Amino acid sequence: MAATYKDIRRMTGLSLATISKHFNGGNVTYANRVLIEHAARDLGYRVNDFARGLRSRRSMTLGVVLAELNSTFNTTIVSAMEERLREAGYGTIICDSRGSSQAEAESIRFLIGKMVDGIVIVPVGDDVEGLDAAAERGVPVVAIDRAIANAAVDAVVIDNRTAIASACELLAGAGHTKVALLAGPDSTFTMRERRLGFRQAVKRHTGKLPARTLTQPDNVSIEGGYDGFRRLMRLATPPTAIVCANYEFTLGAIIALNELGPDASAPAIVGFDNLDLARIIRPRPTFVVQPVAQIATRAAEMILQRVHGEATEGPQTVVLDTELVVGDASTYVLARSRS
Amino acid sequence: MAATYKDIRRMTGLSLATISKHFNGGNVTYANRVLIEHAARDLGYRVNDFARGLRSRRSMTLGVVLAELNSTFNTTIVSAMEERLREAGYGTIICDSRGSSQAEAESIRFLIGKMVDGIVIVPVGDDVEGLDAAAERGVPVVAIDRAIANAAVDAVVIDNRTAIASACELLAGAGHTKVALLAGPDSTFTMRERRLGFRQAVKRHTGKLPARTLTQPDNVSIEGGYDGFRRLMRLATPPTAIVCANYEFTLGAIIALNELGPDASAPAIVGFDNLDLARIIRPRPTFVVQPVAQIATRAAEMILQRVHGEATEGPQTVVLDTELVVGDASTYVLARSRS
DNA sequence: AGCCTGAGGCAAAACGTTTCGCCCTCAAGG
DNA sequence: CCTTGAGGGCGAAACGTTTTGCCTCAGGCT
Repeated sequence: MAATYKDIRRMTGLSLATISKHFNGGNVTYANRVLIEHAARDLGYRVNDFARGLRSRRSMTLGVVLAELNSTFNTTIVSAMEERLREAGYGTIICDSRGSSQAEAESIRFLIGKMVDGIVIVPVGDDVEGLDAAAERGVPVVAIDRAIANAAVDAVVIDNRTAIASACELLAGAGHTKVALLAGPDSTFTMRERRLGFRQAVKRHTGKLPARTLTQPDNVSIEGGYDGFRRLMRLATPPTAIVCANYEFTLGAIIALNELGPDASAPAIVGFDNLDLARIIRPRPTFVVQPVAQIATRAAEMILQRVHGEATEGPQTVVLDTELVVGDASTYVLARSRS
Repeated sequence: MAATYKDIRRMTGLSLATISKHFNGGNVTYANRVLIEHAARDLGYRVNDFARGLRSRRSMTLGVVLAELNSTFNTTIVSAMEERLREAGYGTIICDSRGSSQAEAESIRFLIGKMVDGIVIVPVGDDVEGLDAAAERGVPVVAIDRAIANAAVDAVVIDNRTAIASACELLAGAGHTKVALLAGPDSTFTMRERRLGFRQAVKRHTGKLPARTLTQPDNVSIEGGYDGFRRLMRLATPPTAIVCANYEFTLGAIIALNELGPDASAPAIVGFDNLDLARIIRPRPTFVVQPVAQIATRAAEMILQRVHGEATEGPQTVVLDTELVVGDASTYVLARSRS
């Protein structure tokens, strides 16, 4: 049904080798190029990736494995990255781990089966299974957002410590007397780093800034944010400000905050990650914003370099800075200190 | 480097045919099965999908083409669908059209090159280019969210007319004296249908319910919603309620609404699509909610049936009902009628 | 005892590319 | 006029599977 080189040979009288050369940028006379191009158009020819991949062991395809597909942070990055990769001539296969390390391992197997030339991954947890198979086959891997503990691969991450620390500084400067971090378990790199940033900032204000960390059992649920907010507010001395360590917790905390209604003693909240949210809520809250475009670009460049064999040194880690987008003063300045 | 059947043959003394049979569920003696399994494990054997696909012309892989990857509506559906497909033994390749028909056509070509056994698509516009190639190769296609005008394929859509109409009914019943629809251009199926639903509902109340449709030039921008809201409110007699025809317009309209501040004459807003948003905003707004889980399941089933050749009739269209999640009364009951 | 059947196995021919080694021709340099 | 080398082309051998047609052998049936 589908046309092949043989059909083109029949129409042009050229050999398979010549036809192949034409499609791969080799030396072919202009007349023959035209001939082949014409025949290909007539036949609706499309190269068979399977045959090509089988023979050449390259697929011109990169794989992307996402811890969670349903997350603006991830999809924004992937969308930008795919555009860049397509320009470079690579197709992209996106896989969803749905927060499961097992699905993640399956995705990696799937991609290796598809002979991808490289993999970009937003890992579910600290350890990623199945990367040894990638290493064996010489498939380069770049991690995004989180470094990988059990494999030495390139990574593009943000400066999580400074991100959280700068949020704390803002709050301390705005007169807050007790800040809290609403975080997930230490099992992921991101959470450990953010917690560390929080501790560092708090330490810098020792004696002046009582602090408290509330750790939710799971890492990314809206409920965790909602519930955490309420538990913090039930403390004997509730925090005057809450820093949320990820997007979902931010969402949950804001829901809980709204339920309090207009209340002078409502805590300030610093959110994470989602600018849309920041734009829609009045008064505008303060947000830690990740440089998604940069993350995408750097990750794309890194994987392309590895795939092209241009980068031969050991694994590199790129650390990017976040931005603290300060919202309306009323949302972060402590009421008592304003008077 | 990678092990092949030949390596297994060397270890077991069996023929390639027998080994192939074993991996494809054919009849092989128990002793030989064990032998092969053992050798495969020792060698770290993984089947080469390229060779298999080249020969068998099946890839056990389905393609998903999304108009917009960065959209909760789309990713929620895909995430659920992928899970279902994986259970059925199929891998999934997700592609992002980034709202561009050209990228969409490229994605389809890409997928056909990868020999996918079927394609699920959320089309960018009314017409989709490249589907003829799928038809030629006998690759079944299922459209989601929007029907496709220039190709006869299966589709899973929602009842857009009733969705919008029921929102209007609610508003009319709540005493509103003028309703408006904030919509995009008629170039997409969804918009045409939603507009039609609006007109139908309005007609049912002729004389009693003045109405107005504001059409934004683009289809999915937050700015369109923001700007549309403001233009509607500048009318000589502004609407008392605004129905937003998609998620982005909802977002924009709510931003504009918030900027008005607490104002008794603020219009009611009925949003579209995003439950998270509905949960986070107080008082809770009213939302038209699509049955994402159902959409995912039905689409998965349809494409699997086609791929398995179980469904031989002409293209089917499944129409699912939306749900009108009514928010706090204060957000949709007309102030004047409350007194 | 002969016949038939079905299970299990085998060799070899695809599948559609890329690539290797070889050949021809033509032009430029000696 | 001969040599050299490069441009352009060719046939054929891979690549790792699946599949087809054929063979054998054991057991149950007449």
